[in-house]
Amino acid sequence: MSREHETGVSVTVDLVVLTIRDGAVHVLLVERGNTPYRGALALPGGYLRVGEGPDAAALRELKEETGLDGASLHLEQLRAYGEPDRDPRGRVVTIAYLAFVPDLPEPVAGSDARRAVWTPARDMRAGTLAFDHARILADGIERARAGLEYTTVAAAFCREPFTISELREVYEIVWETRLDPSNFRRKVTRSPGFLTETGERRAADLGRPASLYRRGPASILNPPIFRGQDGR
Amino acid sequence: MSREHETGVSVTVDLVVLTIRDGAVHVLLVERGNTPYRGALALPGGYLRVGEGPDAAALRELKEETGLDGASLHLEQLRAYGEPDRDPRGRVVTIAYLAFVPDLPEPVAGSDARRAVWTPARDMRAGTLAFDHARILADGIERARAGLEYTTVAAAFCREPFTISELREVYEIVWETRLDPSNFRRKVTRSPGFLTETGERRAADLGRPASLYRRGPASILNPPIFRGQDGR
DNA sequence: TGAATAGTGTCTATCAGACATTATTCG
DNA sequence: CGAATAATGTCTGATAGACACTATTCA
Repeated sequence: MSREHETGVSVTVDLVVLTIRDGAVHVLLVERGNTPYRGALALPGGYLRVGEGPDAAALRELKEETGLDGASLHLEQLRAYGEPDRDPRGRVVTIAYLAFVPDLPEPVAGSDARRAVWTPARDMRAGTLAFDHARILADGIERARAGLEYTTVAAAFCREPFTISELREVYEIVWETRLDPSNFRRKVTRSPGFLTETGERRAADLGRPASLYRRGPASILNPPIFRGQDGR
Repeated sequence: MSREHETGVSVTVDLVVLTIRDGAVHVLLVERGNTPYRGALALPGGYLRVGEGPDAAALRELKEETGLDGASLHLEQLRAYGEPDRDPRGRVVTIAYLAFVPDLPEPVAGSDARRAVWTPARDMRAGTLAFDHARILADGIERARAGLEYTTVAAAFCREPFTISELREVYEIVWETRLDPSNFRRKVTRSPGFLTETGERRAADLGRPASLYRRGPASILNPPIFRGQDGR
Protein backbone atom coordinates (compact mmCIF):
# COMPACT_ATOMS: atom_id res chain seq x y z
CA MET A 1 0.00 0.00 0.00
CA SER A 2 2.81 2.32 0.84
CA ARG A 3 4.15 2.15 -2.70
CA GLU A 4 0.94 3.67 -4.05
CA HIS A 5 1.55 6.87 -2.10
CA GLU A 6 2.42 10.01 -3.89
CA THR A 7 6.06 10.81 -3.18
CA GLY A 8 7.99 13.98 -3.72
CA VAL A 9 4.97 16.14 -3.04
CA SER A 10 5.56 19.86 -2.65
CA VAL A 11 3.33 22.14 -0.65
CA THR A 12 3.01 25.80 -1.48
CA VAL A 13 0.98 28.68 -0.16
CA ASP A 14 -0.72 31.04 -2.61
CA LEU A 15 -2.30 34.34 -1.72
CA VAL A 16 -5.39 36.02 -3.06
CA VAL A 17 -4.79 39.54 -1.79
CA LEU A 18 -7.70 41.83 -2.55
CA THR A 19 -8.03 45.56 -2.18
CA ILE A 20 -10.26 48.26 -3.56
CA ARG A 21 -8.87 51.02 -5.73
CA ASP A 22 -10.48 53.33 -8.24
CA GLY A 23 -13.87 51.84 -7.53
CA ALA A 24 -12.95 48.27 -8.41
CA VAL A 25 -11.69 45.14 -6.72
CA HIS A 26 -7.99 44.67 -7.41
CA VAL A 27 -5.88 41.58 -6.84
CA LEU A 28 -2.16 41.46 -6.18
CA LEU A 29 -0.31 39.57 -8.91
CA VAL A 30 3.31 38.86 -9.69
CA GLU A 31 4.95 38.26 -13.04
CA ARG A 32 6.58 34.87 -13.18
CA GLY A 33 10.30 34.92 -13.87
CA ASN A 34 10.76 31.20 -14.39
CA THR A 35 9.20 28.42 -16.35
CA PRO A 36 6.56 27.21 -16.43
CA TYR A 37 4.32 30.12 -17.37
CA ARG A 38 7.35 32.44 -17.60
CA GLY A 39 6.15 35.99 -18.03
CA ALA A 40 2.59 35.15 -17.11
CA LEU A 41 0.80 36.70 -14.16
CA ALA A 42 0.29 34.56 -11.10
CA LEU A 43 -0.85 34.79 -7.53
CA PRO A 44 1.99 35.50 -5.14
CA GLY A 45 3.07 32.51 -3.16
CA GLY A 46 5.87 30.18 -2.32
CA TYR A 47 6.96 26.98 -0.75
CA LEU A 48 6.38 26.06 2.83
CA ARG A 49 9.64 26.39 4.71
CA VAL A 50 11.13 24.02 7.22
CA GLY A 51 9.32 24.24 10.51
CA GLU A 52 6.79 26.70 9.17
CA GLY A 53 3.04 26.19 9.23
CA PRO A 54 0.76 27.29 6.43
CA ASP A 55 -0.63 30.25 8.37
CA ALA A 56 2.87 31.48 9.16
CA ALA A 57 3.92 31.02 5.55
CA ALA A 58 0.94 33.03 4.34
CA LEU A 59 1.71 35.82 6.78
CA ARG A 60 5.34 35.86 5.71
CA GLU A 61 4.47 35.98 2.02
CA LEU A 62 1.95 38.72 2.60
CA LYS A 63 4.50 40.79 4.43
CA GLU A 64 7.07 40.23 1.72
CA GLU A 65 4.68 41.34 -0.98
CA THR A 66 2.84 44.18 0.69
CA GLY A 67 4.91 45.18 3.69
CA LEU A 68 1.82 44.67 5.82
CA ASP A 69 2.11 43.07 9.21
CA GLY A 70 -0.28 40.57 10.66
CA ALA A 71 -2.17 43.22 12.57
CA SER A 72 -4.75 45.41 10.86
CA LEU A 73 -5.36 43.03 8.02
CA HIS A 74 -7.66 40.16 7.41
CA LEU A 75 -6.18 36.79 6.44
CA GLU A 76 -8.08 33.53 6.23
CA GLN A 77 -7.47 30.19 4.63
CA LEU A 78 -9.44 29.77 1.43
CA ARG A 79 -8.96 26.10 0.61
CA ALA A 80 -6.41 23.60 -0.66
CA TYR A 81 -5.94 22.72 -4.33
CA GLY A 82 -4.21 19.54 -5.30
CA GLU A 83 -5.39 18.18 -8.61
CA PRO A 84 -2.56 16.06 -9.99
CA ASP A 85 -2.21 18.07 -13.19
CA ARG A 86 -2.34 21.56 -11.73
CA ASP A 87 1.43 22.08 -11.98
CA PRO A 88 3.39 20.66 -14.91
CA ARG A 89 6.50 20.27 -12.75
CA GLY A 90 4.96 17.56 -10.64
CA ARG A 91 2.69 17.10 -7.73
CA VAL A 92 2.25 20.44 -5.98
CA VAL A 93 -0.49 20.89 -3.43
CA THR A 94 -1.22 24.53 -2.64
CA ILE A 95 -3.02 26.00 0.30
CA ALA A 96 -4.68 29.22 -0.83
CA TYR A 97 -5.25 32.13 1.52
CA LEU A 98 -7.51 35.12 1.14
CA ALA A 99 -6.43 38.54 2.41
CA PHE A 100 -8.26 41.86 2.49
CA VAL A 101 -6.09 44.94 2.75
CA PRO A 102 -6.89 48.65 2.56
CA ASP A 103 -5.78 50.58 -0.47
CA LEU A 104 -2.07 50.95 0.18
CA PRO A 105 -0.60 54.45 0.04
CA GLU A 106 2.67 53.40 -1.57
CA PRO A 107 2.97 51.05 -4.53
CA VAL A 108 3.92 47.58 -3.46
CA ALA A 109 7.63 46.88 -3.25
CA GLY A 110 8.35 43.24 -2.69
CA SER A 111 11.43 42.21 -0.80
CA ASP A 112 12.46 39.91 -3.61
CA ALA A 113 12.95 40.65 -7.27
CA ARG A 114 9.42 39.97 -8.38
CA ARG A 115 7.31 42.93 -9.37
CA ALA A 116 3.94 42.80 -7.65
CA VAL A 117 1.15 44.71 -9.33
CA TRP A 118 -2.42 45.53 -8.46
CA THR A 119 -4.66 44.35 -11.26
CA PRO A 120 -8.43 44.78 -11.61
CA ALA A 121 -9.82 41.41 -10.62
CA ARG A 122 -12.57 41.66 -13.19
CA ASP A 123 -10.06 41.59 -16.04
CA MET A 124 -8.68 38.29 -14.79
CA ARG A 125 -11.86 36.33 -14.64
CA ALA A 126 -11.56 34.86 -18.09
CA GLY A 127 -7.93 35.93 -18.39
CA THR A 128 -4.85 33.85 -18.41
CA LEU A 129 -3.26 33.42 -15.03
CA ALA A 130 -0.64 30.77 -14.49
CA PHE A 131 -1.58 27.32 -13.23
CA ASP A 132 -5.11 27.10 -11.85
CA HIS A 133 -4.85 30.56 -10.35
CA ALA A 134 -7.83 31.92 -12.26
CA ARG A 135 -9.98 29.38 -10.49
CA ILE A 136 -8.42 30.14 -7.12
CA LEU A 137 -9.01 33.85 -7.70
CA ALA A 138 -12.63 33.20 -8.63
CA ASP A 139 -13.11 31.16 -5.48
CA GLY A 140 -11.53 33.94 -3.43
CA ILE A 141 -13.77 36.60 -4.87
CA GLU A 142 -16.83 34.48 -4.30
CA ARG A 143 -15.74 33.94 -0.70
CA ALA A 144 -15.28 37.67 -0.30
CA ARG A 145 -18.72 38.38 -1.69
CA ALA A 146 -20.29 35.89 0.68
CA GLY A 147 -18.21 37.04 3.61
CA LEU A 148 -19.51 40.57 3.40
CA GLU A 149 -22.99 39.24 4.07
CA TYR A 150 -22.46 37.72 7.44
CA THR A 151 -19.11 38.94 8.75
CA THR A 152 -17.58 42.33 9.34
CA VAL A 153 -14.62 41.81 7.01
CA ALA A 154 -15.67 44.63 4.72
CA ALA A 155 -14.09 47.03 7.18
CA ALA A 156 -10.72 45.37 6.50
CA PHE A 157 -10.78 47.10 3.11
CA CYS A 158 -10.97 50.53 4.77
CA ARG A 159 -8.07 52.50 6.11
CA GLU A 160 -8.90 53.65 9.63
CA PRO A 161 -10.57 55.83 10.48
CA PHE A 162 -13.26 55.53 7.85
CA THR A 163 -16.71 56.88 7.14
CA ILE A 164 -19.89 54.91 6.72
CA SER A 165 -20.03 56.03 3.11
CA GLU A 166 -16.62 54.49 2.51
CA LEU A 167 -17.76 51.26 4.08
CA ARG A 168 -20.89 51.30 1.95
CA GLU A 169 -18.77 51.78 -1.16
CA VAL A 170 -16.89 48.59 -0.27
CA TYR A 171 -20.13 46.68 -0.32
CA GLU A 172 -21.27 48.35 -3.51
CA ILE A 173 -18.02 47.61 -5.33
CA VAL A 174 -17.64 44.02 -4.20
CA TRP A 175 -21.28 43.20 -4.81
CA GLU A 176 -21.52 45.35 -7.93
CA THR A 177 -24.76 46.84 -6.74
CA ARG A 178 -26.12 50.01 -5.18
CA LEU A 179 -27.24 50.16 -1.57
CA ASP A 180 -29.57 52.70 -0.04
CA PRO A 181 -27.32 54.93 2.09
CA SER A 182 -29.94 55.46 4.75
CA ASN A 183 -30.80 51.84 5.26
CA PHE A 184 -27.16 50.81 5.13
CA ARG A 185 -26.29 53.29 7.86
CA ARG A 186 -29.10 52.04 10.05
CA LYS A 187 -28.01 48.46 9.53
CA VAL A 188 -24.33 48.83 10.34
CA THR A 189 -24.70 51.30 13.20
CA ARG A 190 -27.19 49.00 14.91
CA SER A 191 -25.01 45.92 14.44
CA PRO A 192 -23.38 45.56 17.84
CA GLY A 193 -19.61 45.69 17.62
CA PHE A 194 -19.32 46.34 13.91
CA LEU A 195 -18.19 49.95 14.32
CA THR A 196 -16.70 52.00 17.11
CA GLU A 197 -17.26 55.72 17.01
CA THR A 198 -14.21 57.94 17.20
CA GLY A 199 -16.18 61.11 17.83
CA GLU A 200 -14.18 62.80 15.12
CA ARG A 201 -15.31 64.03 11.76
CA ARG A 202 -13.67 64.38 8.40
CA ALA A 203 -14.46 67.33 6.15
CA ALA A 204 -14.61 66.60 2.46
CA ASP A 205 -14.33 69.22 -0.24
CA LEU A 206 -18.02 69.62 -0.18
CA GLY A 207 -20.95 68.78 2.02
CA ARG A 208 -21.42 67.96 5.65
CA PRO A 209 -18.39 66.32 7.30
CA ALA A 210 -18.83 62.62 7.98
CA SER A 211 -18.37 60.92 11.33
CA LEU A 212 -15.32 58.68 11.53
CA TYR A 213 -15.32 55.10 12.78
CA ARG A 214 -12.91 52.28 13.46
CA ARG A 215 -13.43 48.55 13.24
CA GLY A 216 -15.35 47.20 16.19
CA PRO A 217 -14.69 43.99 18.11
CA ALA A 218 -17.37 41.92 16.36
CA SER A 219 -16.41 39.63 13.50
CA ILE A 220 -19.80 38.07 12.90
CA LEU A 221 -22.69 40.09 11.56
CA ASN A 222 -25.98 38.96 12.96
CA PRO A 223 -28.40 39.47 11.35
CA PRO A 224 -26.58 39.51 8.01
CA ILE A 225 -26.79 42.11 5.29
CA PHE A 226 -28.37 40.66 2.21
CA ARG A 227 -27.27 41.08 -1.35
CA GLY A 228 -30.79 40.94 -2.66
CA GLN A 229 -31.35 44.64 -2.17
CA ASP A 230 -32.48 46.41 -5.33
CA GLY A 231 -30.70 49.44 -6.66
CA ARG A 232 -32.37 52.78 -6.54
CA MET B 1 16.28 29.81 -1.37
CA SER B 2 15.46 26.36 -2.59
CA ARG B 3 17.36 24.77 0.27
CA GLU B 4 14.97 26.33 2.78
CA HIS B 5 12.06 24.41 1.30
CA GLU B 6 10.44 21.68 3.25
CA THR B 7 11.30 18.36 1.63
CA GLY B 8 9.74 14.97 2.09
CA VAL B 9 6.30 16.39 2.75
CA SER B 10 3.41 13.95 2.84
CA VAL B 11 -0.15 14.90 2.04
CA THR B 12 -3.06 13.04 3.52
CA VAL B 13 -6.82 13.36 3.41
CA ASP B 14 -8.81 13.08 6.62
CA LEU B 15 -12.56 12.72 6.86
CA VAL B 16 -15.00 14.13 9.35
CA VAL B 17 -18.00 11.94 8.58
CA LEU B 18 -21.05 12.96 10.57
CA THR B 19 -24.37 11.26 10.98
CA ILE B 20 -27.21 11.38 13.43
CA ARG B 21 -28.14 8.40 15.50
CA ASP B 22 -30.01 8.01 18.75
CA GLY B 23 -30.65 11.72 18.88
CA ALA B 24 -27.01 12.78 18.81
CA VAL B 25 -24.36 13.73 16.28
CA HIS B 26 -22.00 10.83 15.70
CA VAL B 27 -18.64 10.86 13.98
CA LEU B 28 -16.96 7.98 12.20
CA LEU B 29 -13.68 7.03 13.87
CA VAL B 30 -11.11 4.30 13.38
CA GLU B 31 -8.83 2.72 15.90
CA ARG B 32 -5.21 3.19 14.97
CA GLY B 33 -3.26 0.00 14.48
CA ASN B 34 0.18 1.56 14.20
CA THR B 35 2.33 4.01 16.04
CA PRO B 36 2.07 6.83 16.72
CA TYR B 37 -1.11 6.93 18.77
CA ARG B 38 -1.47 3.14 18.49
CA GLY B 39 -4.85 2.13 19.82
CA ALA B 40 -6.15 5.66 19.90
CA LEU B 41 -9.18 6.78 17.96
CA ALA B 42 -8.61 8.89 14.87
CA LEU B 43 -10.46 10.30 11.93
CA PRO B 44 -10.41 7.97 8.94
CA GLY B 45 -8.03 9.06 6.24
CA GLY B 46 -5.02 8.17 4.19
CA TYR B 47 -2.36 9.28 1.84
CA LEU B 48 -3.00 10.87 -1.49
CA ARG B 49 -2.27 8.33 -4.20
CA VAL B 50 -0.36 8.83 -7.39
CA GLY B 51 -2.43 10.75 -9.90
CA GLU B 52 -5.26 11.26 -7.45
CA GLY B 53 -6.65 14.63 -6.45
CA PRO B 54 -7.81 15.43 -2.91
CA ASP B 55 -11.50 15.29 -3.81
CA ALA B 56 -11.08 11.88 -5.41
CA ALA B 57 -9.07 10.65 -2.44
CA ALA B 58 -11.78 11.81 -0.05
CA LEU B 59 -14.48 10.07 -2.08
CA ARG B 60 -12.43 6.89 -2.18
CA GLU B 61 -11.81 6.92 1.57
CA LEU B 62 -15.45 7.59 2.25
CA LYS B 63 -16.50 4.69 0.11
CA GLU B 64 -13.95 2.41 1.76
CA GLU B 65 -15.18 3.32 5.22
CA THR B 66 -18.91 3.57 4.71
CA GLY B 67 -19.67 1.84 1.43
CA LEU B 68 -21.38 5.02 0.31
CA ASP B 69 -20.98 6.21 -3.24
CA GLY B 70 -20.53 9.81 -4.28
CA ALA B 71 -24.21 10.24 -5.04
CA SER B 72 -26.70 10.86 -2.27
CA LEU B 73 -24.17 12.19 0.18
CA HIS B 74 -22.71 15.55 0.96
CA LEU B 75 -18.94 15.98 0.84
CA GLU B 76 -17.10 19.28 1.06
CA GLN B 77 -13.57 20.32 1.78
CA LEU B 78 -13.19 21.60 5.31
CA ARG B 79 -9.69 23.07 5.30
CA ALA B 80 -6.02 22.11 5.28
CA TYR B 81 -3.95 21.58 8.41
CA GLY B 82 -0.20 21.69 8.25
CA GLU B 83 1.36 22.86 11.49
CA PRO B 84 4.88 21.44 11.55
CA ASP B 85 4.37 19.51 14.80
CA ARG B 86 1.00 17.99 14.05
CA ASP B 87 2.47 14.58 13.21
CA PRO B 88 5.46 13.22 15.13
CA ARG B 89 6.62 11.24 12.10
CA GLY B 90 7.46 14.33 10.11
CA ARG B 91 5.86 16.95 7.99
CA VAL B 92 2.37 15.79 7.08
CA VAL B 93 -0.12 18.22 5.61
CA THR B 94 -3.68 17.00 5.70
CA ILE B 95 -6.67 18.17 3.76
CA ALA B 96 -9.76 17.60 5.85
CA TYR B 97 -13.16 16.88 4.35
CA LEU B 98 -16.58 17.06 5.91
CA ALA B 99 -19.26 14.55 4.99
CA PHE B 100 -22.88 14.26 6.04
CA VAL B 101 -24.46 10.85 5.67
CA PRO B 102 -27.82 9.47 6.72
CA ASP B 103 -27.93 6.99 9.55
CA LEU B 104 -26.67 3.83 7.87
CA PRO B 105 -28.82 0.73 8.13
CA GLU B 106 -25.90 -1.70 8.44
CA PRO B 107 -22.91 -1.21 10.71
CA VAL B 108 -19.92 0.11 8.85
CA ALA B 109 -17.66 -2.51 7.32
CA GLY B 110 -14.49 -1.02 5.97
CA SER B 111 -12.73 -2.67 3.09
CA ASP B 112 -9.49 -2.72 5.02
CA ALA B 113 -8.72 -4.17 8.41
CA ARG B 114 -9.51 -1.10 10.46
CA ARG B 115 -12.63 -1.11 12.52
CA ALA B 116 -14.66 2.00 11.93
CA VAL B 117 -17.06 2.97 14.69
CA TRP B 118 -19.71 5.61 15.12
CA THR B 119 -18.96 7.62 18.22
CA PRO B 120 -20.99 10.40 19.79
CA ALA B 121 -19.20 13.57 18.70
CA ARG B 122 -19.94 15.24 22.00
CA ASP B 123 -17.79 12.73 23.87
CA MET B 124 -14.80 13.60 21.71
CA ARG B 125 -14.78 17.34 22.22
CA ALA B 126 -12.34 17.31 25.08
CA GLY B 127 -11.44 13.70 24.45
CA THR B 128 -8.26 12.26 23.16
CA LEU B 129 -8.18 11.76 19.45
CA ALA B 130 -4.89 11.14 17.69
CA PHE B 131 -2.89 14.00 16.20
CA ASP B 132 -4.84 17.26 15.94
CA HIS B 133 -8.00 15.40 15.06
CA ALA B 134 -9.95 16.81 17.99
CA ARG B 135 -9.45 20.26 16.57
CA ILE B 136 -10.37 19.12 13.06
CA LEU B 137 -13.51 17.51 14.42
CA ALA B 138 -14.43 20.66 16.29
CA ASP B 139 -13.96 22.72 13.14
CA GLY B 140 -16.11 20.27 11.21
CA ILE B 141 -18.92 20.40 13.71
CA GLU B 142 -18.84 24.17 13.75
CA ARG B 143 -18.97 24.18 9.96
CA ALA B 144 -21.95 21.83 10.11
CA ARG B 145 -23.76 24.04 12.58
CA ALA B 146 -23.20 27.09 10.42
CA GLY B 147 -24.05 25.25 7.22
CA LEU B 148 -27.51 24.37 8.45
CA GLU B 149 -28.29 28.06 8.66
CA TYR B 150 -27.84 29.02 5.07
CA THR B 151 -27.66 25.84 3.03
CA THR B 152 -29.90 22.82 2.59
CA VAL B 153 -27.30 20.28 3.75
CA ALA B 154 -29.42 19.24 6.74
CA ALA B 155 -31.39 17.04 4.37
CA ALA B 156 -28.20 15.06 3.67
CA PHE B 157 -28.59 13.58 7.15
CA CYS B 158 -32.00 12.15 6.27
CA ARG B 159 -32.68 8.93 4.44
CA GLU B 160 -35.10 9.58 1.62
CA PRO B 161 -37.96 9.93 1.73
CA PHE B 162 -38.18 11.84 4.97
CA THR B 163 -40.71 13.80 6.96
CA ILE B 164 -40.51 17.42 7.98
CA SER B 165 -40.36 16.32 11.59
CA GLU B 166 -37.27 14.25 10.82
CA LEU B 167 -35.66 17.22 9.13
CA ARG B 168 -36.49 19.41 12.09
CA GLU B 169 -34.92 16.88 14.43
CA VAL B 170 -31.69 17.21 12.47
CA TYR B 171 -31.66 20.91 13.18
CA GLU B 172 -32.57 20.41 16.80
CA ILE B 173 -29.85 17.83 17.37
CA VAL B 174 -27.07 19.65 15.57
CA TRP B 175 -27.95 22.99 17.12
CA GLU B 176 -28.86 21.46 20.48
CA THR B 177 -32.01 23.52 20.65
CA ARG B 178 -35.74 23.18 20.15
CA LEU B 179 -37.54 24.64 17.17
CA ASP B 180 -41.21 25.44 16.91
CA PRO B 181 -42.64 22.73 14.60
CA SER B 182 -45.17 25.06 13.05
CA ASN B 183 -42.74 27.83 12.18
CA PHE B 184 -40.14 25.36 10.99
CA ARG B 185 -42.60 23.78 8.62
CA ARG B 186 -43.61 27.13 7.22
CA LYS B 187 -39.99 28.08 6.71
CA VAL B 188 -38.79 25.00 4.88
CA THR B 189 -41.88 24.46 2.79
CA ARG B 190 -41.72 28.03 1.54
CA SER B 191 -37.99 27.85 0.77
CA PRO B 192 -37.99 27.27 -2.98
CA GLY B 193 -36.20 24.07 -3.92
CA PHE B 194 -35.46 22.83 -0.42
CA LEU B 195 -38.00 20.01 -0.52
CA THR B 196 -39.85 18.14 -3.23
CA GLU B 197 -43.14 16.55 -2.31
CA THR B 198 -43.56 12.89 -3.02
CA GLY B 199 -47.31 12.88 -2.45
CA GLU B 200 -46.86 9.85 -0.22
CA ARG B 201 -47.36 9.52 3.48
CA ARG B 202 -45.82 7.41 6.18
CA ALA B 203 -47.88 6.08 9.02
CA ALA B 204 -46.20 5.97 12.39
CA ASP B 205 -47.34 3.85 15.29
CA LEU B 206 -49.42 6.70 16.50
CA GLY B 207 -50.83 9.92 15.18
CA ARG B 208 -51.56 11.36 11.79
CA PRO B 209 -49.31 10.04 8.99
CA ALA B 210 -46.71 12.52 7.82
CA SER B 211 -46.13 13.66 4.27
CA LEU B 212 -42.91 12.42 2.74
CA TYR B 213 -40.38 14.60 0.94
CA ARG B 214 -37.14 14.27 -0.93
CA ARG B 215 -34.23 16.69 -1.23
CA GLY B 216 -34.97 19.50 -3.63
CA PRO B 217 -32.62 21.04 -6.18
CA ALA B 218 -31.66 24.07 -4.08
CA SER B 219 -28.43 24.04 -2.11
CA ILE B 220 -28.57 27.59 -0.78
CA LEU B 221 -31.18 28.64 1.73
CA ASN B 222 -32.25 32.22 1.24
CA PRO B 223 -33.33 33.66 3.57
CA PRO B 224 -31.47 31.54 6.13
CA ILE B 225 -32.85 29.82 9.18
CA PHE B 226 -31.45 31.38 12.29
CA ARG B 227 -30.15 29.65 15.35
CA GLY B 228 -31.31 32.39 17.65
CA GLN B 229 -34.74 30.90 18.05
CA ASP B 230 -35.69 30.36 21.67
CA GLY B 231 -36.81 27.03 22.98
CA ARG B 232 -40.44 26.36 23.74
C1' DT C 1 -63.47 8.54 22.68
C1' DG C 2 -58.66 9.89 23.97
C1' DA C 3 -53.89 10.13 22.91
C1' DA C 4 -50.59 11.41 19.82
C1' DT C 5 -48.65 13.45 15.94
C1' DA C 6 -49.32 16.32 11.51
C1' DG C 7 -50.62 20.39 9.67
C1' DT C 8 -53.16 25.21 9.33
C1' DG C 9 -54.34 29.76 10.88
C1' DT C 10 -53.61 34.05 13.25
C1' DC C 11 -51.69 37.73 15.91
C1' DT C 12 -47.88 40.83 16.75
C1' DA C 13 -43.36 42.87 17.09
C1' DT C 14 -39.65 43.59 14.29
C1' DC C 15 -37.25 44.87 10.32
C1' DA C 16 -35.87 45.66 5.40
C1' DG C 17 -36.75 48.62 1.71
C1' DA C 18 -38.40 53.01 -0.07
C1' DC C 19 -38.18 57.57 0.39
C1' DA C 20 -38.96 62.22 2.65
C1' DT C 21 -36.81 65.46 5.57
C1' DT C 22 -33.40 67.84 8.26
C1' DA C 23 -28.35 69.01 9.30
C1' DT C 24 -23.93 70.79 8.17
C1' DT C 25 -20.49 72.30 5.47
C1' DC C 26 -18.25 75.34 1.38
C1' DG C 27 -18.29 78.82 -2.04
C1' DC D 1 -28.39 81.28 -0.75
C1' DG D 2 -27.42 76.93 -3.52
C1' DA D 3 -25.04 72.71 -4.00
C1' DA D 4 -23.55 68.70 -2.03
C1' DT D 5 -23.11 65.22 1.28
C1' DA D 6 -24.34 63.34 6.06
C1' DA D 7 -27.69 61.92 9.10
C1' DT D 8 -32.45 61.22 10.87
C1' DG D 9 -37.27 60.11 10.48
C1' DT D 10 -41.37 57.77 8.63
C1' DC D 11 -44.26 54.66 6.22
C1' DT D 12 -45.33 49.99 4.63
C1' DG D 13 -45.12 45.19 3.40
C1' DA D 14 -43.00 40.94 4.74
C1' DT D 15 -41.89 37.67 8.14
C1' DA D 16 -40.12 35.34 12.47
C1' DG D 17 -41.76 33.87 16.69
C1' DA D 18 -45.55 32.59 19.68
C1' DC D 19 -49.36 29.95 20.08
C1' DA D 20 -54.30 28.55 19.21
C1' DC D 21 -56.70 25.44 16.57
C1' DT D 22 -57.97 21.71 13.22
C1' DA D 23 -56.91 17.05 10.92
C1' DT D 24 -55.92 12.26 10.89
C1' DT D 25 -54.57 8.16 12.57
C1' DC D 26 -54.59 4.00 16.22
C1' DA D 27 -56.16 1.64 20.25
